[in-house]
Amino acid sequence: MIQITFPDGAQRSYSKGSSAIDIAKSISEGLARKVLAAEVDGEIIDAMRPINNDAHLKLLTWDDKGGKSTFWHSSAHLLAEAIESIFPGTKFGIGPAIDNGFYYDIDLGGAAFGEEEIAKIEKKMKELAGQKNQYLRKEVAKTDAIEYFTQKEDPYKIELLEGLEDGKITFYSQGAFTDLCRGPHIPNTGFIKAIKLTNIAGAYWRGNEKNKMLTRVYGITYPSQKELDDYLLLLEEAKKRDHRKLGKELELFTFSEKVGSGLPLWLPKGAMLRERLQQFLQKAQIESGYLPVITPHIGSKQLYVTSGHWDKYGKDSFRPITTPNEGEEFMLKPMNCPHHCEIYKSSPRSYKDLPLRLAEFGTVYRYEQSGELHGLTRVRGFTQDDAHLFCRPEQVKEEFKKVIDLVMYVFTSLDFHDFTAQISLRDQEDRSKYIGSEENWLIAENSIIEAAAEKGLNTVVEYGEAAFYGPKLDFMVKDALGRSWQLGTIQVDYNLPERFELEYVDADNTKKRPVMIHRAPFGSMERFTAVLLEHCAGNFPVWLAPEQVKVLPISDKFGDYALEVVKLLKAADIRASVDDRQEKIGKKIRDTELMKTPYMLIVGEKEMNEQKVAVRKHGEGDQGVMLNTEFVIFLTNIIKEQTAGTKN
RNA sequence: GCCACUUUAGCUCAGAUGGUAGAGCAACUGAUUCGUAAUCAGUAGGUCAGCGGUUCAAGUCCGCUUAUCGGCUCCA
Repeated sequence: MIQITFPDGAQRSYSKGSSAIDIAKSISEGLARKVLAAEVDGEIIDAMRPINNDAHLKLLTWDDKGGKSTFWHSSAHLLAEAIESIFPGTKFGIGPAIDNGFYYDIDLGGAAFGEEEIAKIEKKMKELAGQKNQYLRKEVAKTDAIEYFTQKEDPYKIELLEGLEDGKITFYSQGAFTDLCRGPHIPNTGFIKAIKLTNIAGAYWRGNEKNKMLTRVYGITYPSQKELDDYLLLLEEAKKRDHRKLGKELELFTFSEKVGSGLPLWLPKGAMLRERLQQFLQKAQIESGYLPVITPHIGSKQLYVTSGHWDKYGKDSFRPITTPNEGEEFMLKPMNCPHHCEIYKSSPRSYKDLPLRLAEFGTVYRYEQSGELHGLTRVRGFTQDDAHLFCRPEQVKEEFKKVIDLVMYVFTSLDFHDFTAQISLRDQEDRSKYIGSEENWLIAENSIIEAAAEKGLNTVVEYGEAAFYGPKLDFMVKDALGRSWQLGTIQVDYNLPERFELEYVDADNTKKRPVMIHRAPFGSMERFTAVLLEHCAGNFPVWLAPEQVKVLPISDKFGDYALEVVKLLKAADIRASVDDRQEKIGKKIRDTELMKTPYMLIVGEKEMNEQKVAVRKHGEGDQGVMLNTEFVIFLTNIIKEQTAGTKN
């Protein structure tokens, strides 16, 4: 008999060799039907595998991350089986589960897949799933495994095998398909009820750009059609909210081939939105003791030689520009910190001056590979909401806490309530690649961990993810569709103070080196705008909306009154204009609704005579009539309320 | 940078198999002066992304380039 311990701590005895499915059956048949895999002492294995020793057992279902990934991994095998049956001779690379579904990399030997092939494969997968074929695990000797794939002429599998240790090699088969695989897998293909192949793309073999480009087929599967439909609906919604689409529709920004790719042009409405965001943050920063500074868009190449960036990124940057006569070289600034270091150095600093917080909405230029550009989220010219905090080592923790406060304040003000923080620390094995003293690193790493804990942040610690110059904390926010974005970042830096020889005079009259903290709550105005746009689907809160109110006269007889109302609104700092086109009111309302303007004021004879406005709210419709002065107070209050949490 | 798809009017898109371009919306003009998501009519607008090639003839076929898009790789 073996002793099985369940996650809730309960213990039960089973006969040796019972599988997770057997154990699930002893609890309930319904549960047994849902079990996809089992986590035994922390390791995920097939639900059908016999358990021979006392163990902690967690039954994994669709609701567990491990269950989902097992399900999708098995689906990848099903995809491969379908491809092999329709296109014999296809060579297979790897086929893992990913966050949303799975893929399989295949070599078609020069052929290409189109819609037709995809539809065929999908159909075949459904057919094979219906056969409820079991996923059978088999341990094989390395030589036999190599022999198998040599016969099959599958060079990629042989390459994978060469990197594996004999004695630990397993094959999984379902139906007519056998694959080299560590597993685990779901019991049989019958669990896979809904299948959708989503995408085809090229991908390098083993992710190396020197290797051959394989065809990657992406797909997603679910245990029910309903769940697949929900997912497809979500994809559709995401498409509707795509910031590139909304940016065009709402006239926020554009790109021009003539100006150059990756160089966004902010249109008036987009610029207004960005200004509002900037003012909002600027105000909060000034209240938190930041000092705004301004630096030029270029800097001597020497500056970046000093900072070390020339060495590290010089060849991947825009080439330096040179002066015509003297041949001096200048770089378009790829970052603001070296300039800020020089501001720090512009005057001797005392320990009493620290922390010194220099802030700048600094526009930087980076040469991004052409294939990387994407809407506003990946561009070649962008503005960081940058600041550098120069402080004494023992102030790092306190400063970190303050920055965390600021970042959380920014996020919640903009209606992002679901976020986690990733703490990136040094590689625990190899510390040679980091600069800065062990002592300082320990202070910084502990400061971050403690600061995050004291602020009650939901954190994940990643070892080996720290920058070479210091540990960092990145904020990941979830948007309204549940998608994760990396936004704000806080980074400790020992490198630049060293390289720029920054100093302060301490209380004991000795010169000391300050620590520098880089931080950007938005990350960049471009990227943040994109994320915000997708988060709120273009329906900005009134305080941010580029245009807050549109006044719609019923006919142009009431145009003058409409102008009067706009004047009243503008006097109260409300962004408003009149739709004075000779269109019917229905048309004006429709167009304004499509522009997602938060409020419409419809004015006709009745309103004009009584100094009133008929209020219509975007997405909600008629709100009734009120005095125009009343509306100004009404809206001003709403804006005040929306920014109440904010320091606006 | 690499692979695949795409590039037609301001926008969204039609234009089998080669025979010198079309719709809706937007714009402009006129009529209409209107009560909560599209008034009617007319006009104008395109060297079919650019360059080169094949052909009697290219939006259509073939190269190269630009940009977009989906991935890969990269991201101070």
